[in-house]
Amino acid sequence: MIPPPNVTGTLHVGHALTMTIQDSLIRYRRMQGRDALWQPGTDHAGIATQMVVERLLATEKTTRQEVGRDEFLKRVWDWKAQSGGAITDQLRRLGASLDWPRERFTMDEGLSVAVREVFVTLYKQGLIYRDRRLVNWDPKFQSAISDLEVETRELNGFIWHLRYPLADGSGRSIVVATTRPETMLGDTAVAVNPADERFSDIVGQEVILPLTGRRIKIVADEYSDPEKGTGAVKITPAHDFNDFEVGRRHSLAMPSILDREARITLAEIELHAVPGLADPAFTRALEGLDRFEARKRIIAEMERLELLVDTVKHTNQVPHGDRSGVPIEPLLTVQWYCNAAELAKPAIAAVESGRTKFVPQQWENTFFAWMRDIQPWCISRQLWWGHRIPAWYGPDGHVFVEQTEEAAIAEARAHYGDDTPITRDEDVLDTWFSSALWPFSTLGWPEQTPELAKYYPGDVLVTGFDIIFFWVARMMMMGLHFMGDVPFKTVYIHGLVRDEKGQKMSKSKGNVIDPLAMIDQFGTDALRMAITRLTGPGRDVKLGSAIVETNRSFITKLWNAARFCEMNNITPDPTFTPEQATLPLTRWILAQASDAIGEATTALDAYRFDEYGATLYRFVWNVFCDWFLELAKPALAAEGPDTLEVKRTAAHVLGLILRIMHPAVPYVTEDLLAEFGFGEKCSLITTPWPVAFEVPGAAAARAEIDWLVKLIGDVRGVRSEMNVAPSVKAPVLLRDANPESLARGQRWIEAISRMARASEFGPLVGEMPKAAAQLVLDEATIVIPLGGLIDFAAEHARLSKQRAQVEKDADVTAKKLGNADFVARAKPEVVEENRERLATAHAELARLDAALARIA
RNA sequence: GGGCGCGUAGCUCAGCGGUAGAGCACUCGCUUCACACGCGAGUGGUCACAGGUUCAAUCCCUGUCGCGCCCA
Repeated sequence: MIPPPNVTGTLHVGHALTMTIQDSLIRYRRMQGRDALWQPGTDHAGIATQMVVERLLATEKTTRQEVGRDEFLKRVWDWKAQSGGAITDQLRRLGASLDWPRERFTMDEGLSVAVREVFVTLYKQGLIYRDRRLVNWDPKFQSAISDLEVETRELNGFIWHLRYPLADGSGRSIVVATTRPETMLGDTAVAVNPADERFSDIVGQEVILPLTGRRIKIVADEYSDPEKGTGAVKITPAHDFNDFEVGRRHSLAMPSILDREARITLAEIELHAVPGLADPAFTRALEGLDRFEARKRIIAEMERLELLVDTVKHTNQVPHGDRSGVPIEPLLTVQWYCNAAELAKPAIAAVESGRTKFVPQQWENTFFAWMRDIQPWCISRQLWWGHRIPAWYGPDGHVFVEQTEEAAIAEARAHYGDDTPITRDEDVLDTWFSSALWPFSTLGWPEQTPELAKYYPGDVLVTGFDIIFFWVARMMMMGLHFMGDVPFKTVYIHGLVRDEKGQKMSKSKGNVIDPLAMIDQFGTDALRMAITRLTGPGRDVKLGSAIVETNRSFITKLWNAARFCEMNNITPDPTFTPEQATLPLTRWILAQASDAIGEATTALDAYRFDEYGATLYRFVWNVFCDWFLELAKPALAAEGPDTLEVKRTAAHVLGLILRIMHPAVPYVTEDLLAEFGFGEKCSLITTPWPVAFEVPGAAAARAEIDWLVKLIGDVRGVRSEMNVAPSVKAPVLLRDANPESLARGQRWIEAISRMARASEFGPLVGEMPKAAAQLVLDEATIVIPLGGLIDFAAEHARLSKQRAQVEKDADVTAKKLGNADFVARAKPEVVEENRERLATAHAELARLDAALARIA
């Protein structure tokens, strides 16, 4: 299930993150043989799209009002046809393997039918209704917006203390504190706390409201906080959410004094001249002024009237429209609402019972907190672009809600008894209303299609935490209500993409990373691999070009490894199976590959993309390239008895690598697949995901190769510490080695020679050479005669340092084992492990001492 | 103010009861016949702090400090 991107949008790194995760999952599941649907599409983004087209009209010196609604909508569709596909084209560049033939748009006819069906049904069930209450009004768009589209911003402002004189002529007054003095025109009360003794004697009395001269009551209400401001607050029910509630409790009048453009209107209030308090001429002059201009004038007038008691600097929490960026104005209007509290109940229950799980689980708390205190959802928008509300009004305001105009007319005829004309609601629905239906509307609902039966409920939804309320919660509400089941079983929540420094990306900061630029520079696979490796549980992804570059190196490494295979005529042999492996090297790499498959599978099942990425990195680079290919070189360079098996194994493991890497790295793996003749290009996506397998004699093979790796590693370490140039080869001799070790060494003599820069390899015969470096490997001591190259002091220091380390380890372990409580209470296997550790340490100490004695 | 999360190597992050790991960066060495987008070897950590539980704590509990996000 794709979160439908905004049709006006272009690809940003957030998409790159979410799409990489989703695409990896979908490819993984398809490879596992699952019939996985990844539904593509876009939403119509009411406000954003309307803005885009309005801007276009502005360049033609016209407006939507001038061209009219029908023409405007035609222009929007024209725009969509021309530019609306940008984002889906960009998604393709990311390698997103969506089911493109099933692409949908929330304004499609089919999805519109679903919207009307849902609206009408919920209306008839009483879950959608009209109400006159305060909404978050965006003065720029001149539309209602939902709570979720409002963000609080901190602004430096003031609290003004205003004096309101009592009406009883006593000369007393009450001082109210406010951050929005311009709303005083619409005050209908002053509230004080009932427990506040300072005001208890004047509760119930009236004050004269300055500027308008109206008389308003002093009411006692818990809302007023004695600790804040002056302890008295002015109540403007039509312009503040808290005041609205106070107004309801005290049955106050609720006049609006701001219009839809947030300009002063005096239409709903009376003006009375009161000398020294209210001059109607001043107040009338405010009519039509912007709210902020009116604020300045009112402050000045109050000051002139000596009613401004104090001005205190204050950091205001001011609600802003998240898209328009202008301060929101609470406005008393009639809007359509959805009873979200009722619809939320089954959704809450579904998460409580685990029918839908959040990953990481902690997001369930966020979901619950919001859902349990959910407010009525204002679903109407005063826009032209969107699903027009299927409601018609008779001349007396009677509402007919039907799916079609014909049905509404029929209803009206039945209601009025004649052909009374009806008019359709001008408003459209919130874009998220249609997005909420996405999991089933895209599958043909309300028709009972085969797709609906097959793909509902879905399996996993992947999205960012900022979308939990907007979309996840609403899909769950609608899905449960109309489909009777949750829309998805798992909700995987990923973090945000930030820049390298962990800062949120924003245009103003100029730190925005363009994923397409990253793709141009480093390739899609590099970008995807970087994102995969950075996506840990519940972490934000800090992305920069450096990390993408690093991952390009990894892709290149894979490419080069494959090229090396190709150069050696390594070609897939479909008849090869791991049971056929007989050599330690082939058995070892197959066992390692099996481990990697297991790890990759576990990681993807657990949504641990970081671990999945780490597994790929480690196996391909540090196991396959660094050791297997290096150790395979002797067999590849010269035709011998091992050559065929090594080649067949190399091809087999390369095939496994391509498969387990494919979800993260789709392009290069497909290319290599075709190049090597593993299969047709683009067939990897349907190639079965490998499963871990048994390898005969794996344990012995691991023991041998591990020994060899350690031998080479140790020799390299000593040589490096002794500053022996790689060009200088030196003998590698084993002292006190058992026959098994010597036999192993003989088998790998070429590799030891090349990788450990050995001029010869074998048992130490005769006297200990005078100038030799020594190191302990299991039962044996490796002796590297270095002739004039050895620095005895350095060698002594090196051995001493190593000895100190081993001794420290032995001490700690001995101390532990000396503790009776430890031996008695710790798990037996832990005790045993420590005993072995101590024995090993002691043996190593003895050999190190011997080595030190030899150079003393 | 309430809630959630995070403080582990210079950086980005894994680990989450048995004596610390990766990638990058850094240092040193290398035209070793796939790869310098490379190869080899290293340096680097009182796991924020203080208590507690435990035979044993980076890991569990409590508190403190610092940072981030969400809600009011």
